[in-house]
Amino acid sequence: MIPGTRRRRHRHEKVTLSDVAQAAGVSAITVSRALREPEKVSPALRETILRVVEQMGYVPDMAARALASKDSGLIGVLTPGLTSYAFIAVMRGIEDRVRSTDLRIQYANPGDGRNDDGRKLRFFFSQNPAGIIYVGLQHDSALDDLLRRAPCPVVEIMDVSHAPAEMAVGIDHRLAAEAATRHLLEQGYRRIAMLGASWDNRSKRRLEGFQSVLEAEGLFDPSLVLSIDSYTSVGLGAHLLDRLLSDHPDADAAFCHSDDLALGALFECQRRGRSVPNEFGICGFNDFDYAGVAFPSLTSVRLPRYEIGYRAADMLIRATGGGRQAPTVVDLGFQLIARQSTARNAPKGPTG
Amino acid sequence: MIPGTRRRRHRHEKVTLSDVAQAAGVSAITVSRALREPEKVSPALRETILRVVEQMGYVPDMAARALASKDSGLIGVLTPGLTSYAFIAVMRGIEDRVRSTDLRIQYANPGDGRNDDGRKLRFFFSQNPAGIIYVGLQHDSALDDLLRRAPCPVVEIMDVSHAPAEMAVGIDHRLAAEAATRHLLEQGYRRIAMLGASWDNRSKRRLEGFQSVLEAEGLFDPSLVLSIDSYTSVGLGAHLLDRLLSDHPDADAAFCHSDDLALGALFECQRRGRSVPNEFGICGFNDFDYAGVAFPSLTSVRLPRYEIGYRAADMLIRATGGGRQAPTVVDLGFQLIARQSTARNAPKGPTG
DNA sequence: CTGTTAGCGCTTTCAT
DNA sequence: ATGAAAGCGCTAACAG
Repeated sequence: MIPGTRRRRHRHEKVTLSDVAQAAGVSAITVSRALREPEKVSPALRETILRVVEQMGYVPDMAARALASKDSGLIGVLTPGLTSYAFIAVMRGIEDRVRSTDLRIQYANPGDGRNDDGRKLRFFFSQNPAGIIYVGLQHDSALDDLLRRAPCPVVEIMDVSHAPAEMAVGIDHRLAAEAATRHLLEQGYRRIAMLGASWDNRSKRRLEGFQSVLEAEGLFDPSLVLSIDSYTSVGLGAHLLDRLLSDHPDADAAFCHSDDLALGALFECQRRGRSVPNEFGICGFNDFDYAGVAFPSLTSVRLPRYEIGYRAADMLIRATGGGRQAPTVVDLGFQLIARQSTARNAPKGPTG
Repeated sequence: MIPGTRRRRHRHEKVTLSDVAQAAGVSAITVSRALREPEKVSPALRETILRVVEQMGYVPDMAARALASKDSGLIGVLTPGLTSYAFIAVMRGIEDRVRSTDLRIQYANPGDGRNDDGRKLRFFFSQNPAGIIYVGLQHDSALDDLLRRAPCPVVEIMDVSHAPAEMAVGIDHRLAAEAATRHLLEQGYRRIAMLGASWDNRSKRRLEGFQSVLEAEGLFDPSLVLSIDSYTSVGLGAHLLDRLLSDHPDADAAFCHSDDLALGALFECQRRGRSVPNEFGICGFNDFDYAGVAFPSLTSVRLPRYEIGYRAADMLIRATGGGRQAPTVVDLGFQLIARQSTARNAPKGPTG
């Protein structure tokens, strides 16, 4: 009753394997087997043991298990985009694939900016992971080396535009950007801007694609490439479009590095009374769920994000069993989804 | 050159503490100390040791460390909403607070629906976590008991409408819903619907608040409460509003359980040519970044999600040091942000 | 400040 | 099918 006088909890003398063994009248190893390889224990014993386990509320100590078996059952997912909307679908894919196994997932954010991917990777290695899913920002040779000598299988995901250390699943971001840019050209836009948030590997690839297509037409203007190094967001999209139109009122379209930027751009156009798609075309990237629901709906590039996650986990799980194979690259492909926001001269421009 | 003939890697004879010790001509424990409590080792030795560590590429084995010290340095974050947009800000808060420590975070999704929170919790416990951040869906007494006898500090986050086992950080969802509903009434809306996606604890709390305010005015109509049990999304918001207006054309406002539903509702109104806010009011929840950027901008209830995460991690870290205190509840409060989507009779209705 | 001894809880290997 | 012994790599507790 008297506050502050509560006895400390957190004391629960931990139930160990030998406790269970003793209670069940068998040796520790038999309990261990009953839990992990039930078929190697006689049915009768097995049942007894499992009952005792249940009764005593025994839970294996993962640290001890990992130490003894050199297998943590841990899949490490390492990405700077951990807290990004785009990564949610990837996580779902990974989780769904892993759910039926007894592996666990540990996410880690290698910290923004600084080149400490190496540190984080090393750290992961120190946990005897069963596998690692890695989303690289940069890709210098030191990192490549590190991945190559990883103590477990590694799948690099999202981008497949360069040879992976071992396995990779994703799409070719350069090609995706080319397709989007070409689409804008086909719709008759000429002063096309690019709105982006950060300049990681993939963004750079997209810029390359964007630039090459426009340069071929003599239409590339570097001053139409806008970015701020911060979290991508709808608000940022509005801000960038505002800047774009203030400085370059003649810009007539934007290819955005993500749909949230595109949505922000759309709102800003509406606010300025600039008709989308007739006076301004918008193409996003990622095909987030709202792209198809927006009014007008947003043209975007669909990435199979869920599938990338699912497939990566799948490859990892398979690789865990067998030995090493030669480098494997899986390109899951993208899809340009043309919608109203670039449908110039379409039946009816919804906005302006 | 011949593919498939590559020698198996993953072999790197692991460098252990004693390897380093031997190379440095000291005992293992000294190396251990040099790494964890540098001030307890003479500067000269320390430097030598750290150099050798670097040279040999030694990385501590976390499993061994956890086993020996009974401290995994792991903070478990357990939430069914791991892959939800709303949780991203919470994660950022947690990560930011934890970054400066040597703790690590392990996220886990207790699986959708089924009542296996208990299993997941037990599993976490088996890793000797330093602390646990828990987002509950349900809150039965069995679970409460489990939390109460956790082997580490536990912070329950998001909702503070009931007494926690130990510590809690969040807001009162019932009050938040009451505020939102009252706001809609004040703006003159009368046939107010509620659009939601799932019926977890917090959603139920919000429904209670919504219902009580409307009932006090004799305006509650259960047939205006719509929900589907699935991921919340912009598309779902559009769908629910479509259903609402088809069945109840006289509905004149909606309180949405999340801003993505609200945004979808807005788009659907625009599509139907129903003016927001004059012919229909929309109030969201969460105050996602786009709420303020949308056109018209969306009225919403702001939750301090980042702060909740940061604070939860902070409390955990503090609790790690000291012993147990009496149950602690921190209500971080919400804020109703009135914007255009409920500004009936405002200077200028942007849409219709 | 540095070292010795013991043991964390489990699994491996080898017997039986 | 079951068990005994040994040890995974590290740190706690105590000595010196």
